[in-house]
Amino acid sequence: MTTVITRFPPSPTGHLHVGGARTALFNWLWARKNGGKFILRIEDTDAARSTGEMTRGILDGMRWLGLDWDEGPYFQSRRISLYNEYIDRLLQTGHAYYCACTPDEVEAMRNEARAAGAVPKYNGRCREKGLAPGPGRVVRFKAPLNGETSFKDVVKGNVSVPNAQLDDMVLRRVDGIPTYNLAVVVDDVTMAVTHIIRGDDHLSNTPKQVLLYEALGQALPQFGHVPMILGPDKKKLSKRHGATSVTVYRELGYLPEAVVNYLARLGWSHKDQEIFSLDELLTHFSLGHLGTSACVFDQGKLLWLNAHYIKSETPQRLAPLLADFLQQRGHREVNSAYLEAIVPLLQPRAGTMVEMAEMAEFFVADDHRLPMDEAAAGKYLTAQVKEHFVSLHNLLQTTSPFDQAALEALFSRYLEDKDVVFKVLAQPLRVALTGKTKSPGLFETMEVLGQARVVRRLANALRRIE
RNA sequence: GUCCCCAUCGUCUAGUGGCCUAGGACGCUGGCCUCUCACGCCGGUAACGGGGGUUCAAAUCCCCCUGGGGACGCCA
Repeated sequence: MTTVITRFPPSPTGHLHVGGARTALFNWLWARKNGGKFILRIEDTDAARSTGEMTRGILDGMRWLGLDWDEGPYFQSRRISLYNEYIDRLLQTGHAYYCACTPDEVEAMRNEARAAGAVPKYNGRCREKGLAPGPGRVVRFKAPLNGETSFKDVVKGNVSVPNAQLDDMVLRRVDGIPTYNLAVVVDDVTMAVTHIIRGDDHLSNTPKQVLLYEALGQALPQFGHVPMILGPDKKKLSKRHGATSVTVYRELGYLPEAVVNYLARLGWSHKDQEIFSLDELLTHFSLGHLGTSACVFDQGKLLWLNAHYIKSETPQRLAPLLADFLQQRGHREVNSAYLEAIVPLLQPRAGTMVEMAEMAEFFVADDHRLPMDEAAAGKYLTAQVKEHFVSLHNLLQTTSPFDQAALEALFSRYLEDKDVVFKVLAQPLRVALTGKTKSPGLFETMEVLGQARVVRRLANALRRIE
């Protein structure tokens, strides 16, 4: 059996689109699963763009997702002479010819055909002229006029297209730069790519490429065209549907394992399983279970997955991320042991790391500048709790150890003593300590805050009441 | 317009002719738990686009219709 070789060939747009990320993931999984190779290639035959800069966003996204590549990135812009060798070969074998028609003339031909209700395409005027190379001349592929071209697709099954539908596509532009379809085929042939998994939108390019493979006397790779990802309105996913860039999800506080898991399940499935680690993806991934129809990008489900991973990762893994997001919110560097203690209290509550940072704010705020929900303060920090706060302030100041169990014991003794129920103290205490009406459990929160902060915040609350 | 592809709950999907009075998950929703908010647990809601065939039997196979998507570039 030959080595499996897959590739991911984005054009340098500056960021990794979720659709692109998904096809990259599928190709990566297939290569890794089979002990093969995964190649990264930048399709930049479109000329003057600072590829280094534009490519970086894509590479960053790939690395963040954990999709490493074995070869590349190759740049098509640096392989022009290779493509031209192949074009010359096609010229020599009679599979291509020079054409002197101008773009305007070709456009006119297409309009004419369209008006007549026919397929809009080049009319083949220079096809049999045997023109020599010259300025203003392009090289065109001599496509078969009749019959049909078909190929087997691992997700779509057999696909065939009448050749009459196919155009004599341009292979080499006037400026000497080869076109996309030619470059892809040459790359895939020379890189010995065995499996081409890509978006549905390339399905209609495939017959043209198949013709090129045949003209070049090359065996066909396996094709697999995965359906498009749509927005909630069932239109092709675009910016107006919200975030489409992988990097944006990182900035929004999503974990790469959540994004990978979500993308994998979008258009692929393994029985009823929803949660997949990378290892599980590797063992279960199969081309046969790729979906056949377009799917809608559901941010709600991504969020659920992200919340799931936030719950299941270790505090050690999450604490540094929390530190980053806190810093973005203007907080100074926080002691990492403190953060690791905070994280477990927030894990069941945060959907994203950004949310976690918001929720962590009261932990790291300066005691004298604790952001206070004024409405809550007005409602709960009242004269009625003053006496309790005074007593508790004293008790808490001296008690030791200051951990959850001890605090619970202390409170139950106190409540019994004063003959009150916890409910009357809980919200006032919460507001005093966190500035908010919602927080993790009070005892665990107090333990993590620590004796000093708790006592100071209680004193501050007392000052407010007076 | 022409060609290609697609069609199960709102969404992601399981289903490869009988195991389907169609299963799971997100969402929504009722309840439990409870110091708030979450988590968690238990329950509910909701789908095979329509019409013809084939077959003892069809969500599953075939045809037509409808609907959706994509492609028709000297873009990739």
